[in-house]
Amino acid sequence: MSDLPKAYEPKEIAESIYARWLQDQTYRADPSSSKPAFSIVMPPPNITGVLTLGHVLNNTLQDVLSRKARLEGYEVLWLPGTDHAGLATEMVVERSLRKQRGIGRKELGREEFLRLVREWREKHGRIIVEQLKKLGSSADWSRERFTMDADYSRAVQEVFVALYRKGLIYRGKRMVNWCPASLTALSDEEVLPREEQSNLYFVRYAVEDEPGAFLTVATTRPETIPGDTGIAVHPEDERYRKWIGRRAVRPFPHGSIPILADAAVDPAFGSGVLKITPAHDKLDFEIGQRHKLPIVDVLHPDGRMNCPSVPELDGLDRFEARKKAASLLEEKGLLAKIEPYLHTVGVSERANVPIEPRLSEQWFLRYPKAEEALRVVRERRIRFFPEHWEKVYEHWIENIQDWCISRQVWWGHRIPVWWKDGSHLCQVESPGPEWVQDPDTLDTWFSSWLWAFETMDPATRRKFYPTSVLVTGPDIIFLWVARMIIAGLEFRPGRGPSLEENIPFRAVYFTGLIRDRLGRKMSKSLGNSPDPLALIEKYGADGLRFGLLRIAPQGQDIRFDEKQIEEGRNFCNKLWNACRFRARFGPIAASARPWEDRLSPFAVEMLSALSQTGIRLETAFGAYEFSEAAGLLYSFVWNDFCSSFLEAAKVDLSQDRSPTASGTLAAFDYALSWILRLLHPFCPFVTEELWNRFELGPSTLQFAGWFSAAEARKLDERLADRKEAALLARSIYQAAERGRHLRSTYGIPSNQKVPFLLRADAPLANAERTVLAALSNASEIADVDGPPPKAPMVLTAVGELYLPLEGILDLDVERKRLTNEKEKLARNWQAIQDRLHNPEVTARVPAEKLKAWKEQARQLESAMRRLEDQLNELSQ
RNA sequence: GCGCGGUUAGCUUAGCGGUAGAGCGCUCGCUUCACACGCGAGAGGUCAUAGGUUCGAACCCUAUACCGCGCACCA
Repeated sequence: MSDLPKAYEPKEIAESIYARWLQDQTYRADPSSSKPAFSIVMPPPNITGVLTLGHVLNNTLQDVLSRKARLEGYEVLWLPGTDHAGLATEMVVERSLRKQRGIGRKELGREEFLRLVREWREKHGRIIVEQLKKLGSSADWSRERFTMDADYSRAVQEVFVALYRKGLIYRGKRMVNWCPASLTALSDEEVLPREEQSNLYFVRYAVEDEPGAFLTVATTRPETIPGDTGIAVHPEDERYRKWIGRRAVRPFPHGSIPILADAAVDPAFGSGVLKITPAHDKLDFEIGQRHKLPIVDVLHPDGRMNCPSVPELDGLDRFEARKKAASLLEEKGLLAKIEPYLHTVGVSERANVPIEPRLSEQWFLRYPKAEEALRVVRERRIRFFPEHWEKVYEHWIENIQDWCISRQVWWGHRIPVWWKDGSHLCQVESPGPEWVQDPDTLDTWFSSWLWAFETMDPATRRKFYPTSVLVTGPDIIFLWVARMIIAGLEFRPGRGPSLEENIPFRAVYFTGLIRDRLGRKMSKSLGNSPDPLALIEKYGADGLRFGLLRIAPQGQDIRFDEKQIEEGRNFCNKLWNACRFRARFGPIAASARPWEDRLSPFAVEMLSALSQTGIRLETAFGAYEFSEAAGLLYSFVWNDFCSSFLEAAKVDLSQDRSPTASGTLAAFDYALSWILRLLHPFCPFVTEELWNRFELGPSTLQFAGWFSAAEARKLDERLADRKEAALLARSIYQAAERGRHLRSTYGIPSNQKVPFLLRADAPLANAERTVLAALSNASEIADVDGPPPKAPMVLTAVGELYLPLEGILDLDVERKRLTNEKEKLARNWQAIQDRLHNPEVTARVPAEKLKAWKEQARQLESAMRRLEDQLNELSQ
């Protein structure tokens, strides 16, 4: 065993350990294994991505689950990969193309541009994967997949063809969300609402053949007036009823449009009159359809005006045109007023510009299996953690809309449809040279919804599908989670026909969102997102992982504070140093059986705390309460193991021939070997390093077994006849704490040894007395029969403890302290008495509880009596 | 507008019917032979507000306020 450095230095250790893990292929999942299966598919990060704290959280959780499962004896598959991220990648590459060569993708041409994208991907597309390795991720990298892999691409196209043949995919001219920056259609899920301060323009439309009469329309978009093909009012609206059926004058270009009645118009909003622009608004389009209005498109795809009939507007950007249109109306005296107006506009998630509702011909999918998808979650065949996401999911499924799956993007899975002379064929292979493939590609999510099974070969599927759990963020619950469920149910990749065999995962764990210390979302523009690699450099991957998980409660957003990562590192160092302490007393016994030894009360107490921790851990993990689990381990290691047991053990181990010394070492080693394994999922590097340095078992602890609740109970049973000892240890700890309090009250520095006196309730054995002395830094603890003169006193669980302070005792101070203490107890006692003497309480509360309260009252009485005696003593 | 979360010490949070708990930060004392990435002690909370249920409420119910998220065609 080599000497341990004074502090844990993660940098030197992590790299070589990870290299060894990779070399030993410890993460390779074996489909032919006889072990039970545990599997997770990694949500594939975009190839444009770099590691963020969100990724760290997400992947650490998956790693914790995977590593724990390995320790428990499962055959584990954690399947990693990356997503081609069609639009995002295309934007990144096109931006650099413009920067370097001043041209866009159109000028370059499709083939040449795609060559550039592939080149870019080769160069940058796996950065994030390498970063995930720095985190310690135990994914099976030999199975790393990419959504544009040849076989995966083929599967995507086959799925398209299959759905097409079932009549679920159709081509239609409909209103879609058009992104004028990226020049593509988007699905509803890729449009985010954003509050925007804008104006409501009140515009006068004259009634034809009715001089002086006009209807005032309220609109946020005066630039679309040239596209108006009607105005509408509510059929019941008394104010406008008389005008229904007449015609109005469109301001520009000057024209005649009908005034119609439609129940979709809200009479209470604005003026109650709606202008109808069927080409540029979803509701207007629907009203237009009902009344057979013409559709006049006045915008180019890039958002510039396309209306030669109004030369003042033609060619202007839509926002410029809005101002211009307002001033045109002003000139004509048709602008009644402008009101400031706060409303939400849909914004393209990627390009961050307002989307434009636009009539366009696209491919749509009518979702199959919506009913089943609802059922598997409702019936908890797929469990959501936290559960409240079920409602959000249900609401979406119940209101499910057809999915616009075509994108006017080049980088992606090209739609397997072939055109010739206006007719088309849907098949993967080209029907012949005279056929031209549809230029569009598929929505990226149309490939990632297959991720849970198209990443697996048949043997792997047989063993590992359905996966055990999916760990992801709630922001993609519709984009990805819901669609994956539908895909599993539709394509049935499972072993048999049942729902259970075909769902993509049995559980979904939704992480919280990481915010900064002020509660703001992390964003590049705010510059408030720390670089995880810098954090790893500074605190080690173990520190980052443990620190982050400890503050990541289930279902809530996480306020990130670097302090907490520092704590994680400090914790690793604490563990390191506990081992360093142990190393002074010879080699660690790999398979210690402390219960067969003579044990000090302190060892029994620690082992019993370990057992409790094991039982609670199982509950926490079962409920996916990772921060709870991390907290339990933190508290056990720091408080029970180090602060209490280890300090008490110093006494045992420094004495020659202490009869309990070997038991103490055995307890130490037994607990330590479990601590390392229990912590390994959270802190893989430091635990592996310590395990190896102390040769605690096989060359890696990754498969070394798990301290299950069953194992914990077994330990508890082995200690069953020593419960008294554990109780005694706790009493000593408590007495030491009270003693230290007394010292501190009287300003005795912690490095100064002083004698204590003890009037013990029961005779205290020498060993326990020595520990009590050590923990309270007493030079000695001598027995007394009665209160010594003028000495401050505290009540402890083993008797009254006195601090003889010849001459320096301030009687007033001490009397006040004791009186305060007594009053506190008295208040407590009174509260219990009130309860016990209230017939309504005694009639209802179970006898067991009453008994406990009575016992509590008795103890309080005894304590109060002793304090009273001491007060009398001081008064003499 | 509807729905779902949240509101506990300066900060991050646990507790979800029987006397408010932790970590960090802060104050004070310690280089005590594993650890100053440490040890010891202390101060600090009308548990968002108002009602209700209950013998008893941070905890259950009902409103209100603020924060966050989701959904929605109100131009």
